[in-house]
Amino acid sequence: MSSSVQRKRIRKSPEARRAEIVATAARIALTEGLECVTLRRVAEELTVRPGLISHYFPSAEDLVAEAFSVAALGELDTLLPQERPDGTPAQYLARYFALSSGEAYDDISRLWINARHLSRYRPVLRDVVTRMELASDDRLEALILDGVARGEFRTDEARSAAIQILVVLDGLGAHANSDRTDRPAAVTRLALSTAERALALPHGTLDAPGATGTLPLDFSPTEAAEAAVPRAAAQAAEAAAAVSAQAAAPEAAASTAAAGA
Amino acid sequence: MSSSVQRKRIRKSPEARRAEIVATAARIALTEGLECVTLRRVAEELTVRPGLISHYFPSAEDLVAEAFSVAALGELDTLLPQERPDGTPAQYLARYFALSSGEAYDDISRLWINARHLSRYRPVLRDVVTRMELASDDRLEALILDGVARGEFRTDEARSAAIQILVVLDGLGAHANSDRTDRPAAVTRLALSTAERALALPHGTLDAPGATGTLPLDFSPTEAAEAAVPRAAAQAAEAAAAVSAQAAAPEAAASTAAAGA
DNA sequence: GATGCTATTGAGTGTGCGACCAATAAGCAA
DNA sequence: TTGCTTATTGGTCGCACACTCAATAGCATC
Repeated sequence: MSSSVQRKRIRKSPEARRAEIVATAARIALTEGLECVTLRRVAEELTVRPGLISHYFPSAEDLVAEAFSVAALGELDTLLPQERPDGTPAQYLARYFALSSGEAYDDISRLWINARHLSRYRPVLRDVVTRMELASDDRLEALILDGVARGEFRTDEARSAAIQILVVLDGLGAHANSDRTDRPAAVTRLALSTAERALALPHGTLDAPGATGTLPLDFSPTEAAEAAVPRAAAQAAEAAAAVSAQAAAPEAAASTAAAGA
Repeated sequence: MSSSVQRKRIRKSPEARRAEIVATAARIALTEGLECVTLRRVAEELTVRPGLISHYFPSAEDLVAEAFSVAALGELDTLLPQERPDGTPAQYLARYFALSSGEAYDDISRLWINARHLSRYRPVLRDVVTRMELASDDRLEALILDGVARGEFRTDEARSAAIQILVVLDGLGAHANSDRTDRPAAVTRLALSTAERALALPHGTLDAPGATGTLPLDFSPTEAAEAAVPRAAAQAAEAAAAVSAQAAAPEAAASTAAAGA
C-alpha cells in the first residue's frame, strides 16, 4: 500500500478551490505577514502542490493583494459594520475605539503597516491599499453622518472628522511591532479626544465601558477574515468589471476576476 | 594590460572601510528600502566583493539595523537639532512641522514604515527602532521643555505632548506609499493643531512661513544620513558597551561595536 | 461504461539570498 | 629589503522563491 502522505488527489470546483486559497492566504497574511503569502506556503497549508496555486493566480502578486483585501475587509466589517441594528452611532463609535485599543487589534495594525510598506514595491497591492483606505474613510464618514442626523454628533465636515480620527488611529497603531509600554493616558486617549473635539462631544462620552451599551466587544481578526471571503470576491469582481469597462486591457484584471469564470 | 574591470585591490583601515559600508547601507536604506540592504548590493556599490561586507558584518541583520540607525539619526538631527542657536523653540517647532510636510519627508516616512514592519521579524532591528523612537520622544520633549522655560509654551506634561505630536506625525506619514491627494485642510494641519492644543498656543502660531523666522527650511535626507555616520558609530559603541557591561554575552554586540576595535 | 474537459501534479529552470572558507596580496614594521 | 598581519578576494554550498509546461487523473456528461 502507498504511504500515508500523498493522498488521492481531490478535484474541486474552481470557485470552491479559489475561495479556499484566498481564505488561507488571508489567514497567513494576518498571522504571519504578507511576505509569507507564497505559492509554497499556501499550497502546503492546503496540502496541494504549489503549481496549483499559480494555476489560480498566475502572478503571485495578485494573490498577495487579494489576501490583504480579504483580511482588511473582514476587519473593517467587524470594527465598523455597515448595518448597525443594535445601538446608536455614538455606541458604535465607542465600540470602535474600544476594539481599536485591544490586543486583537495589534494583528490588524501589523497587517496595515505590512501592506503600506509592501505597497512600495507592488503596484497591485498599492491599489488595493488605496481602495481599502477609501473604504475605511467612507465607512466612518457614514457613521458620523448618521450620528449628525440623529443629533448625537455636531460637525460640518464629517469626512474630515473621519479622516482625522483614522490618521490618529494609524499613528497609534504604528507601534504594533515595537514597545509602547507606559504611554501617557493622554496618548492612549488621543483617538477619543480627537473624535470628541471633531464631533463636539463632551469629554468622556466615547469611553468604554458604558458608552457602548449592549454591543458585543470582542472579535477575532482571523474569523472576520474568513467571513469576508465571499464579500471580497464580489468586491473584486466589481472592481475588475469597472476596470475592464473603462480600460482597454481587460486581461490585466483577469486574475482577480477569475472567480466568476 | 588588464581589462578596466577588476582594478587593483585597495586595502583600507578597518575604521574607514566600516564607515564607508555603513554610509552606503544607510543611503540604500533611505532610497531603496531596508530589504535592499544586502551584502551583494552594498558590495556592488563599493565595488568590492560581498565577502568583504560579511567580514565586517558577520550577520547581515546587524548591518540592516545599523543602516536604519544611521539614516534615522541623521534625519532626527536635521529635523530636531540638539543645538538650537538660530532661533526660539517655537521657531524650531514650526520649522519641524514645515519640514515634516515637505516632499523630502516622504523618504523618511517610508523608511520608518519599512523599519517598523521589518522589525516584526528582526529582533536586532526592533531594538534599534525602539531606541530611535525614544530618542525622538526625548528630543521633542527637550524642545518643549525649553519652550516652557522661556514662557513660549504652556503644559504640565511635556513628554505627553511630545508623544502626542509624534503619534499624529506617524499617522500622517503612514500614507507615504499610497495616494493621499485632496486631504482636507484640517487633516494636513492635524499635527499643528495637536501641538497648539497640547502647548496652549493660539491657532496659527506654528504655521510656516513666518513662524520659522530665518531658520533654513530645506534638507536632504541622504546628506543628513552621511553626516550621521560618525555620530551613529559613537552611539552604537556606547550602546554596545552598555550591553556588554550588563550582560554576559559581549560577543553578541561585537558586530556593531567593532568600529572602535 | 466510455469519453472529454480540465483540475492537479511532477519535474525542472533561473534568480537572489546569507553563510562559509581557503587562498591571496596590500601595506606596515622590523 | 624582508616578513608578518590581516584586509580582501574567489568560489562554493544550501535554501527559498516565482514561473513554465507536459503529463496525469478526477469527475461530470453522455
